[in-house]
This record gives sequence, structure tokens and C-alpha cells, in this order.
Amino acid sequence: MNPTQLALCDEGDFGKQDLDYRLIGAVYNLCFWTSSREFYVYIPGDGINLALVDHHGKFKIYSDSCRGSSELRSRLRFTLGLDEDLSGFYSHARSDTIIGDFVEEYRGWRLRSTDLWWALVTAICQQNASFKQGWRILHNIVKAYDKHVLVNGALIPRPPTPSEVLSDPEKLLLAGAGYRARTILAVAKELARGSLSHERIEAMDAVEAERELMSIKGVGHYTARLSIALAMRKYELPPIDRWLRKIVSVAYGVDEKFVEEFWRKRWGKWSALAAIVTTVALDAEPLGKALERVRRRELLPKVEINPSPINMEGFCKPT
DNA sequence: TGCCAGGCGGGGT
DNA sequence: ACCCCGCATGGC
Repeated sequence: MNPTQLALCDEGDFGKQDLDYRLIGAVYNLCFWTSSREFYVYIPGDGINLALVDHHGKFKIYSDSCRGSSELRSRLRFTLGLDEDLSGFYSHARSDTIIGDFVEEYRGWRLRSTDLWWALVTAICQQNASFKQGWRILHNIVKAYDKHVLVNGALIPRPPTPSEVLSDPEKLLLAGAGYRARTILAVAKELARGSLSHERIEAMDAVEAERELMSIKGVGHYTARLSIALAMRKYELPPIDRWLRKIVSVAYGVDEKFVEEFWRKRWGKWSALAAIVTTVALDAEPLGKALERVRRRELLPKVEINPSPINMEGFCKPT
């Protein structure tokens, strides 16, 4: 299969301000799409649109069609979270027991978003899996489908589309998805036949969107909420898994049964972002180690841990 | 080697 | 409204 050739469509400079593009590009990004001075990010929407962004905020947008080029730039801003005003979140988070240190130190970070399809696949891969296993599966899925775009002579991997996954579902198992494959396929089917779409979910509020996504078998609260956060930048519904539930319960002395209530009351419209930040601050270490980190107040990411959310290079290396 | 991990649904009470 | 179990897979 030939790679899709992309042409330069737009370029410019977003400016540095207080943003840390290195972090924006690195956090929870697979190794195909990051390097030491720049990163790639796919822009959700029609066609294939890929941006190359350097650590000073200079960007190039490559496209297969270059339709709506003026709009692409603002969609890229959204994808990078450049206009997300986190001051309310940070002013509150600064004094937080768990993520206080992180938000002081990593103030220039923003969450990158993805399209709904890839957000769902990402979230499904995390089901009943450690950080390492979940992201390894996702990495393996990209490799298994072996799809690329051609940009300036460089072959850049891209995620398979729902139809590509439907036409070769076996590759999900090859990638180690296990029983998660069934859920990924269910999502792919709905997206392919149009009963589910990024745009439709985007138009809903978080509660409606969650209900809609949960109508797909295999998509529960966690998967729906993480997807809504990653794809829509709507954070009011926190994806609370066993890991976060236990950590919050220990760190704040809240009964596990009331963690969700506690968390939503504490973080309000930032609940999902606070949950994601917690995983980054603790390097998404397995529960036992993460609890130990909280106990010892080691609440900043450790550069030597690889793979970790801030450095997923390790997944590209043979184990 | 088992055991189990950032879920989930189905089937019990 | 709960509790409990099985489930594919791979890491430890």
C-alpha cells in the first residue's frame, strides 16, 4: 500500500509565550511522532492533516487536500490546547497534595487532543492493563497496520482508520489487544457507518456524550470519559479507574466508594484533566509504586523512567 | 510459574 | 444498588 503524500499547506509561528512545546509534544505521545526538537500531531477532521511543530512554536501543516486551510490553523491550536485557559485549574492545583508540585514545574504543558476514534482506541487499550501494557498495545496497533504518510520525503506512521481496522481485524490480536479487540471493532463499525461521529459527540455536553459512547458494548464510564477528555477537551467527568481510586483514597483519606464524588467536588470542570495530570506526575507507575511515591512525596516525573507518560521513547526500542 | 493490571458486562444477591 | 466473576495478553 502506497503512503499518502501530503503537501505543505500552511506554516507559521504560534509564539512561545509561557508554553512548553517540548512537553506538549512529548506527553503521552508515541515515539513515532516525537523527536528531540519537534513533534508531529494529526489534526482531527476531514482528510489527513499532519502538523510538524517545533519547540519554539513554529509549525507546518501538511495536508492531502488542503481544504479549509485557514480553519486548519485554528484546529491545530485547539489540538495543542493553546487557547485553553488553565489559570483557574492551576491556581487551585498549586496547593494540591498530589499534583501541586507538578503544576508549578510543568506550567507550560498542555494536553494534546486526538480525534474521537483514536481517543477511544487509546482508552480501550488502557482497560484492565498497566500503563506499559496499554500503550504497548497502542504502539503495536500503529505498527501492525503499517500505514504511513509521506511528508518532505519522510515516512511518518499514522493510525489506521476505522475502515482499515474493519477490513483486517486480525491485526488487533497480533498487536496484543486481546479481548479489547472486540470493543475496538464495535467502535470502528459505528464510526464507519456514521451512527457515531466526532462531530456528533462534539456537539453534545459531556453527560450526553458519555451516555452515547456507553451505548457501545465494551465502553464504560472510564473509556467514555477518557475519550471525551482526549478528543473534546471537556473535563467535567473524570475517568476514575482502580489506580486513581486507590491513590486518591490513600492520599486524601477518602473512602474508595466516595472518590468520584470527592474528586468532582474538588476539581469541578477540571476533573478529567486533574486525573490525567496525576498519572503524568507519578509516571503512571504501577499502583504499589505509585502509592509509595505519594507516601514519599516524590511527586514530579522522573526522567530516568522510560517509558513514562513524558517519555515514551522506550516503546520504540526492542525490549 | 502463576498472578494480576488505569475495565467491562452479565448474572447473581 | 450492590457484589463477583471471567475475560486475552504480557510483564514480573
